[in-house]
Amino acid sequence: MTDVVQDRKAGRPRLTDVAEIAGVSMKTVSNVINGYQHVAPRTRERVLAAVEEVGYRPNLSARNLARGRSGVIALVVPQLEMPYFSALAGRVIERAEARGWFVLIHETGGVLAAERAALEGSFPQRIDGLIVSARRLSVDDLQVRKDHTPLVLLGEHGYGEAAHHVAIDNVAAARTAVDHLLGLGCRRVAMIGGDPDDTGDPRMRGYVEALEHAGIGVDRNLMRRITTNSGEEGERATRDLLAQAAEPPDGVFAVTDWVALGAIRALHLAGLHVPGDVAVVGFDDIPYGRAVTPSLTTISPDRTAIAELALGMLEAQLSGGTLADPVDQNVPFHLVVRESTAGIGSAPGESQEPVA
Amino acid sequence: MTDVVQDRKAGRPRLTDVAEIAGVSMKTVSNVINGYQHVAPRTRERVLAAVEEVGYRPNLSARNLARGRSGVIALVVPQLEMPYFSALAGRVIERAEARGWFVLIHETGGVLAAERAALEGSFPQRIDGLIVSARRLSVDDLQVRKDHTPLVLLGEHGYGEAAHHVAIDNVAAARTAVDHLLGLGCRRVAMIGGDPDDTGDPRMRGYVEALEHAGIGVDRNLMRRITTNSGEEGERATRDLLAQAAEPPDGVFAVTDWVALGAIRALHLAGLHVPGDVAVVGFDDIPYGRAVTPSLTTISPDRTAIAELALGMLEAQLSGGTLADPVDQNVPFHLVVRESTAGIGSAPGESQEPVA
DNA sequence: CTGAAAGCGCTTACAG
DNA sequence: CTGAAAGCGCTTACAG
Repeated sequence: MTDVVQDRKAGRPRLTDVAEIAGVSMKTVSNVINGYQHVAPRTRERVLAAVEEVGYRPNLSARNLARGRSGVIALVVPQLEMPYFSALAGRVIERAEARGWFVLIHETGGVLAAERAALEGSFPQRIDGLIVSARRLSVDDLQVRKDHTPLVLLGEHGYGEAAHHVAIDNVAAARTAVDHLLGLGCRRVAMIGGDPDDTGDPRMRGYVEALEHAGIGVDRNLMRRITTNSGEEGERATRDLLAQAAEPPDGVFAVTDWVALGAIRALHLAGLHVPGDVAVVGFDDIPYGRAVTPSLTTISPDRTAIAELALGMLEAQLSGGTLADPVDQNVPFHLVVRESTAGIGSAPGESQEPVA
Repeated sequence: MTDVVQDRKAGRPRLTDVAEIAGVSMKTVSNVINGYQHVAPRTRERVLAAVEEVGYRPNLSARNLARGRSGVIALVVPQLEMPYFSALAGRVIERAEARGWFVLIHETGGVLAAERAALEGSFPQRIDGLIVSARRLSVDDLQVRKDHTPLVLLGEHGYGEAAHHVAIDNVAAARTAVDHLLGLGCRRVAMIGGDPDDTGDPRMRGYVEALEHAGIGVDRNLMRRITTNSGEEGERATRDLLAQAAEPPDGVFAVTDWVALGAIRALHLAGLHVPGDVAVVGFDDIPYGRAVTPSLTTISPDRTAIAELALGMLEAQLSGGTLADPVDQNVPFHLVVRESTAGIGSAPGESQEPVA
């Protein structure tokens, strides 16, 4: 209460203050602030001048209470510390701010139970929308969902008709990566992290397509499954491959940059030179990739586009009200060529390292 | 009566619903939920049972509106994508959730103007508290601050009497890192990122103290300044040092892990082996350090402790109201020994890689 | 230890 | 195109 009183004294301007100065009712001020049509231009100007004069900023708690919303959307990711997700989170926060939304970041550790719980709105507070980057969630989980909070899924795997989804075209991206290796003259291209038996794995499909298009048969001995997208698993799988293959690969496509980092490690330990003996391409464009030796060639998804599109889809669900059929949207990506395929010191222009 | 309750079922349960079921007033429910004393145990039990029964969760917008708060605290960092900060953010979010607070993450890019703006509350909405990890902010900036939002600063540099501050003891941590190198037999220990002329630089002081304690004179030729804590700068500074020094160092202490990664790169390119020829220690314990070859020995700050302490200090400022003298709190840290000082394959136990 | 009621700062049918 | 008034779901002096 004391706070409130002091607040008044300090004169944090309210809607009524603006209305009084502009000589109009609260309703009109509200109309102007919320950008509704049908406000006389002159009135609008007077209101905006008053807003400016007192430095008015709406009290979001009051607005949300009146609107029956919380003003909070949740971004659910496996682990914020993973650079791919923190970079994504930065962009989501940025674009959400423009809409007056807070972003509640929630970590699942990539655990299925936690991902399911997020889907059912198990948050300490009410949320208006949900953006989920899931690792284990299946179409089934979405179909049995009871909660109706607007939802958009991110990530490699699509969910068909079960949910809205935003991602790069992973098949095309993987194919671009492998085409790059083939263009360098590689003929024995390994894939670390691809499951040859999972035809639903888009990166695996892109790998296969690229090879077939180049008239190179797929050699299962050059493919290795992994259990998690970690550096350790990448290293283990690559070591395994080197131990079993009759001849080492001359190119490696890794499903993520982390895995690529592990693969490079295994190659080094086996006495192979990157990219001299083996060229390596990763996926995600995490900042580590620029800091290591050799720096990492990778697929860079347009994270800003992912964030903007996901938020737009949430907004549409919130306002439209129509339960339009789930949409699967693609965003751009590009190949970033660095030393792991082009050679040490070959990419002097690549210097967008974080400022820290 | 029952009809009324069922009618309400359409919406989310409110405080009144709980009150009705428990047969008490809203006030009493509020008291129980907010953990106030002086509620008869039996009444409390009835209320809690009702809360449980309907799955009541308070509407934070309404609560904050009534309390005259926003329920939002801002966490200001240079860049979320930097793993040190995203890891920190994860812990802050976690601890804030326990207090019913949202965390608004704000990036400054390490730019002074942006850091100053954050200090003055230039947020799209009102915030209850501010945790700032600043790169450029000085004591002067704090002294001219007009805004009175509770504030806690993080980061390497303390601000004396000018502000509350939470950090590890950077002098002790740096000394621990250098002691480790000395214990390994290093005698020519370089420091990358230390400014020999800035006596206020705690990591530099720790470096000097360690050398002096070991009876080794400080050799200015082994110290190199950098302009940003980036891999590139670390590489450039190290290359510079190698070019100018009569004899290469046998140990390197880098001010951050990023810088250490760059230093290792320069050492490799100069044909030096890490740790065979030169042992390297970094600072921060970013996850990259576990994924690269050689994995990085580093100083690991207790980020959970930083988060909890900072939030506790904010809470104290919010409730206490007393403008107690600014406190400078230390949290624990520890040295993590990995391959960059111990040798390849030497640290099999170090495998806490992120689950991604 | 508990209740009745005012008030937090907005939005939004409903009139005009 | 604009106004007066109810209501969103809480907290909190103020009484009892």
